Parts: sequence; C-alpha cells; structure tokens
Amino acid sequence: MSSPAPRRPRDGGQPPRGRPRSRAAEDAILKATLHLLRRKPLCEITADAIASRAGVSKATIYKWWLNKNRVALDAFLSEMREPSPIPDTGSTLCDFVEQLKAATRFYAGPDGRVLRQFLAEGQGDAEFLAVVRERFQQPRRRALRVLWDRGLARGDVRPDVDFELVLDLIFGPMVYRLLGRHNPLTDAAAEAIVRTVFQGVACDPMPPAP
Amino acid sequence: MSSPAPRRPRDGGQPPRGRPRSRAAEDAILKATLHLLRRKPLCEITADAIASRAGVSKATIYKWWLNKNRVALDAFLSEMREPSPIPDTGSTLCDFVEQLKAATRFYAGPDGRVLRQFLAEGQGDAEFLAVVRERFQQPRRRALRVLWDRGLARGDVRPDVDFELVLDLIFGPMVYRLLGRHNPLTDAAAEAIVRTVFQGVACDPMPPAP
Amino acid sequence: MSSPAPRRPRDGGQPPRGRPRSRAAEDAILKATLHLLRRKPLCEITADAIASRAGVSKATIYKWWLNKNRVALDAFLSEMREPSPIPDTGSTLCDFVEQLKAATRFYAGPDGRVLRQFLAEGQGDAEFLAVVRERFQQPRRRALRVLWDRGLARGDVRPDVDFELVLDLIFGPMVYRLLGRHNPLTDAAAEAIVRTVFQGVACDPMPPAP
Amino acid sequence: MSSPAPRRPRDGGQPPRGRPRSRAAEDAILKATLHLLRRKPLCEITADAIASRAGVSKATIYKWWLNKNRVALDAFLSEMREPSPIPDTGSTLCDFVEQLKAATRFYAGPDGRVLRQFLAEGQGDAEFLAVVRERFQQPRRRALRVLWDRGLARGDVRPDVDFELVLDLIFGPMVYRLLGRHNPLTDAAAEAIVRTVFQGVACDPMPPAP
DNA sequence: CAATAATCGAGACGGTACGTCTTGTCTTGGC
DNA sequence: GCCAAGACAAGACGTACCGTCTCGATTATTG
Repeated sequence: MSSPAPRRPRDGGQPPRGRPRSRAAEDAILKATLHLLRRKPLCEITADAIASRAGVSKATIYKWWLNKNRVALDAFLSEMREPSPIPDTGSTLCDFVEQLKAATRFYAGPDGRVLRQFLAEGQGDAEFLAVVRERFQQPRRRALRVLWDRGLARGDVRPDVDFELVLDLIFGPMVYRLLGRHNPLTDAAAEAIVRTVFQGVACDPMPPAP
Repeated sequence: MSSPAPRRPRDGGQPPRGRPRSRAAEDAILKATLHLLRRKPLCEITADAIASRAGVSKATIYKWWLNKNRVALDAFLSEMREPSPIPDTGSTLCDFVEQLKAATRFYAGPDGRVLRQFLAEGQGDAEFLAVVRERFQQPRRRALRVLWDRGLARGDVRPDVDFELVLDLIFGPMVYRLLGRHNPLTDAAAEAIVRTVFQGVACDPMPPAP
Repeated sequence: MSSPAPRRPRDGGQPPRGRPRSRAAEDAILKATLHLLRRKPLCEITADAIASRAGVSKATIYKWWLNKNRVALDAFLSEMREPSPIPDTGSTLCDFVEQLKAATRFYAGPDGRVLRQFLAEGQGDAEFLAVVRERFQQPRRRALRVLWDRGLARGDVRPDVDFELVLDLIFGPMVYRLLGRHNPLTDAAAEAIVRTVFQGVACDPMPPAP
Repeated sequence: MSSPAPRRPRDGGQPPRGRPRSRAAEDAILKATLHLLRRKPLCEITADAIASRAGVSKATIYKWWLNKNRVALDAFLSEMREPSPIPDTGSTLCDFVEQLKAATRFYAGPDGRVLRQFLAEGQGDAEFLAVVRERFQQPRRRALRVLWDRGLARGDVRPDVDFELVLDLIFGPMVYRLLGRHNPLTDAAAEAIVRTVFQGVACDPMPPAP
C-alpha cells in the first residue's frame, strides 16, 4: 500500500469524527525526517529535531508513530520510487544480474546508508525489524518470484532449488557487504555474484544432495 | 597479540611508573560485561551497570576503553573459544559445509545475538565496525583460505573465482538471515547454501563471464 | 445576577441566531467540575478531565470560560449555600463569634480545601484573585456590616475603629490558619479570636492612637 | 541553620567519598533562581531556565532538590537577611508595632511577592507548606516569644491569652491582606492592627470567657 | 623510608534526548 | 450558530545515560 502506517490506522467503517488528521502535518513530518535522514545517521536524529524542522509538536509525532524509527521508516518508504521494474532480457541470469545491479546501486547510495541504519536499529527492536521486513524486504523479494518462475519455465534454472534460498544466495552477499563494509558494492561485484551463483564454484557437476 | 586492546596500550620501553594497572579490575569489567551481554541487548547495557556490577569506577572503564561498545567487544572476544578448527574431510564441499554449520550454530546461539548487536552498533560508528572486522571477521575469513587453496590444489573448485567472493557467497546468505531474521539459521540451511554455491542454480553449464 | 460569569455574556439586544447555548452542557460542566473538586486539588484537575467527565468538548468549556480556574470558581459558587444568615443574639460579640464559627467550619471542611486552592491560584493570576474577591469574599464581608452597625448603635463597640480593620482582625487569623496550617481551625479558636479582638490583649486601657 | 536543605543532607559521620558536591554549582543554582524569582512569578520559572542560567545540568538540580519549589525556597532563604532584630522600645505595644511594620514592609516588597507564591504552592503540596512553615515561619514566630514574655513580665499584657493566638491576631490580618489584596500593606495598617489587638474593639471591659 | 607517580572507587557533573503531559486553539461534520 | 470529537502547537516535566571530572586512598617504583 502507498499509505504510511500510522500508529492508529483508520479502520472502522463509521465516518470519522472530530478534527481530521492533518495531512499537512504528516507531510511536514515525513519531509523533515527525510531531510535529516539524508544528512545524518538515524541514531543522531532526534524527535525534537524532526518536530522543530517540521513546525510540528512532538506530541503529534508520538501520537501517530511509536517512535522516531517508525517515522524514519515511513519517510524512507514514502520517497521510495517504485521498485525497479522487473527486467525481462530473455536470460534469467541477465535478469538477476540487472536486478542485483539495481539493488547494489541502491545500497551504495544514500538510501543504502539509511537502510543500514534500519537494519541496525532492528537488531535491538525485533518489532521494528519485522516491520522493515514486511514493508521493504518482502515486497521486493516477492516481486522477484516471476523472474525465477520464468527461468523455471524456460528450463534455465534447477527446479530443485528453493526460491527463498536463491534470494538469500543472490542478495545475501551484497547485504553482507552493505553491513560489513569489507568488500565493495559495485556493478562488477553484482555481476560476479549472480554469475557464480548460477554457475557454481565447483569444477565438475556435483552429486545430488543425499 | 590476543590481549584486549586497551585505549592506551603500554608500548614504550621504559619500565612503568606509578601504580600498575589492576588486572583484577579489568577482569571484573570483562566478566561483568559478559554477564550483562548474555542477559540483555547491548544497547540496553549501560556503563553504570557494568561499573557497578564489576565493583569498579566508571572512570576506570573509560580510562582503558573508548566506550562501552569497545568493552563489550573485548569481553565478547575474550570468551571466544578458538575458532572451530578448520575441518579436513577430503572434500572441499564438505569442509565448507562443516564450516558453515559451525558458523550457523554460532550465529543461532547467544553469541550470534551479541554479534548482531556489534554489527548494528557498527552501522553508526565506522571505526567500531572496522575493529569488529579486524578482530572478529578477518581472522576467521583468513583461516578459511587454506580450505579454498586445498580445493584449488585438488581441482575441486574453479580457479577463476575470487576467494573473497566465495566467502561472501557462503557466509553472506547466513549473515543476511542472522540480521534479517527472515529465514532460519539451521544446519540444513547451511548445507543447502554451500551445496548450491558449489553446484550453481543453473541447469546447464554457463558460458564464462566476458 | 447570580448566574456564572460567562466569557462572552449575551448582552446585545439582537435575538440570538443559530443553535442556542446548551444549558445541559453548562450544567454538566459545573457538575463534573464539582465532582472533581471534591476529590482532588484544583491544580491536579485538567480541562480534559472536566470535559470528558461532562461528556462535553473542551472547546465548549473554553468558549464560555477563560480557563479552568474560572470554571472551578463558578462550580464552587454554584453549589454555595446561601451565606449563613446573619445572627442576631443581642450581643455583638456573640454575633461575631457565631459568624466566625460558621466560617471556621466552612474553612475546615471540603469547601475550605477548595477555597485555599482558589487563593493559591490567585497568587499567580491577579485577575482571578480579583474575581474571587468580588464574587466570594466581598459579598460576605459586606453582609457583616449590619452586624457592626448594630454594635455601634448599641454602643458595644468603639466607633473609632475602621470596619475593614475589624473584618481583617476577625477573619485574618483564621484565613492565616487556613493557609498556613500551623494552628487548628476549631470553634474554640474562633471564639478565642473574637473574644480577644473585642477585649484586647493589653492589661490596662491603652492611650488612643495619636 | 544557615546551610541550605539539600535533598540528601550529609549526615553520617564517615568521611565523604567520591567527588564532593560542587559548591559552585549549588551557588550558581541558587543565584540563578533568585535572579528569576525577582523577575517572574514562581509558577513561570522552569527548571530548564534555572539550569541554563546557572550553567548547570538539570540533573544536578533534581539530584539535590525534590523540585523547583524547593530550589526556590532555598534560594529565598539563602538571601534572607537576619530576621529583623527584636526591638526593645520599653513598650510591648510599640515593640509589636515595630515588628509588624517590618514584616509589612517585607510583605509589601519583592520578598512578599515570593512568599505569596510559596504559600500558594504550599496549598497543593502539604509537604512543601510544612517546609515553608518550619524554615521560614516558625523561626520568626519563635523569636517573638521573648517580646511577649517581656510584656508579661512587665504586666503589659494579659497572661491568660495564648501566645500562638496573639501571633495569629497580629500577623493573620496582614497575611490575609498579603494574599487577598483587598486592603493595603502599609505602616499605618500595621500600627492600627497592633493597637487594636492590644486595646480591643469593645467599648467596655468584657466579661471573662465562661 | 620518603617522595613521586599512576591507578583506583566513589560519585558529582554538564549535556542532551527521551517520551509524557497539559493548555488553549483550531477544524471537521452533525444537529 | 452551537456542539462533540479530537487533532494540533507549544513547551515544561522529570528521568536516563554518556563520558568527563574531582576527590582521597592505595600501591608501586625511585631516590
């Protein structure tokens, strides 16, 4: 869904009573948060800074969001362009290469910096991590299913490999680099990862798993 | 040296003057920190808690460590068993499977919980992340070189694949799961990852990268 | 008029337009405020609490009253019984004793608790203090004039003493006790005060003031 | 006592451990509070304002004082000159007149403004009121005992009148005026009050209380 | 054995963010 | 035009933690 996830989403069917929630305030909050997210690490952004930059009361923030991480996540997702369109080059390998290249550029840029912070915050806040998964990671992973299914249909890829495993094999190394910073996030690396995942590192065909 | 990295290591050649550093205090600090690390997330551990549990002054902590994350890292590393001995089953694939299984059990246990916190803290503190890399990740990665080299010597694995890439392909998916919590950290997953990395996901032999 | 002092009294001559002011709302507000006044100190009563207990919007409160202190004052005065009837025992002293006893019982009871709060709030809000004076204190003081005049007519009391001074001499000590809580608010104290004010504390007749 | 009343007074006999409390911080806090007390009503003074003006952390304030009222009381008492010396004119009446005049000037000036606020705050905080009584009111009341005793020794005043009652008769009217603002706080009023308390308002000697 | 020097425990300190609370105003739609 | 509902800006509250500091006591080496 394109709507942000307010703390108390409108769900009942009855007509809303009272003064309606101010879109202006919400927009200002998200905009201010984005502005700050682009300039400093999440852990250095304060609720007061968001409020004052947005010209908004802190209470308004805490009324609609559980904490500043949730605000930041909503801000981040609100500016997300559509996930890069699923490529269709005719080659499953090339499709995944394109996909991982796109992801890598994303990771390597300012958005990647923010994503790292989200994953970091998620390590101490399981609920937040789950939300990041649901709202950022899973939609993108699910979208790739068609790519894999196309490969299966074409006979490009092995039908005995779990799709979840494939995703982790392809994105895991890059996420590992995103967080560990021990190796570069480049197009070349993306291509090498996908090619190797497709081809394997063994010299000869392997015996099937027991 | 395997000793912890004090803030101001004694390095000059002249004999130390004044009261020598108290080993007892250092041990108490590390022990107290470990105790707390096992019970709560790093971000909820306070320097005061460490000091009071160790029966030590906070100043003593900050005299020898830059901040509490560094204390925690030292405490964590001080109790690290020797990295699991490099297996030698005769099969490179099996060696890597064993290795990833060991790592997975580590990740899945209490130490993994702590490691996640370190990676998380590292996202907002590049210097700390670098230290985690140097003192935890790199030694373990380097140790695996022999494994890969054995495989190369045997002709088990493709010589055109970068070793750094291999490590990321094998450990990346599991680290991704460690941090993303979207898929389980099991022996079976470890085995599937390594087998698939070796064999590839493509049906047919792929053309070599250009 | 004995009606409460609304923020915007209807005073123009033109017939009111639109929906008339709801008596029910006003009554509910005063009733709810009284309920709360009996249970907790004024400074702990919030406008929200009044509104929600009255089933009324906060805006309605602020539409008709300047602030919650004014609401509380109106609520307090609305339940005031008629000021105790001016006694006429034949003795001016006894009349004042009866009067101060009645006041003392008032001060010592729940109403006294509320009155203390009003005086307290008045210390930081001169306008409010003035209203308390006008609507509570002055009517009661004025009513006692007849008592003093009767005493003068009878020759019971000295004609050279200012009536304002007398009131302060008689009620001041008790108000002092009400606010300072250093001495009890009892009938005995009331009687002692009045008797001593009448008789004086000096042993011998004093020379008149110059 | 001349020492302020810290939240945790030094009481044990053991030598103090750790960094000693900073006199400079305490002085700065009291000085800043006084500065603010002279410029605005107590209820408009914030802990943040005191802290920032004193160049002190808010935590330091809350470490030593229960709340800002207590800080203000300490600040107020710290600048109190010695209570005006007990006069000895030879006439008990004149002594009391001088005393009440001094008090009246005090009440009518900036200190009186502050004292009013303390009494006001005390109405919603019994503990605070008790402290105000103990540290401000009672010492001053006790000091007047000698005055009354001198009067008794001289035979100036009636021995059957309770001293507590006398104090309330003399100071009550003025405190009443201080808080009610219905009559002026002047030297003339002070003199009239004392003379009338001494002489009584009745025309003739009264019959003794039954 | 005294002087020197560095460490230690204790704990106060300045700074800063937190998330909550209350006030009084404003904005809807319904009556 | 009045109302209930309730969102809103403003800003104080008291708490928590960080990393630094100050103190007196302790424990070594050096003279």
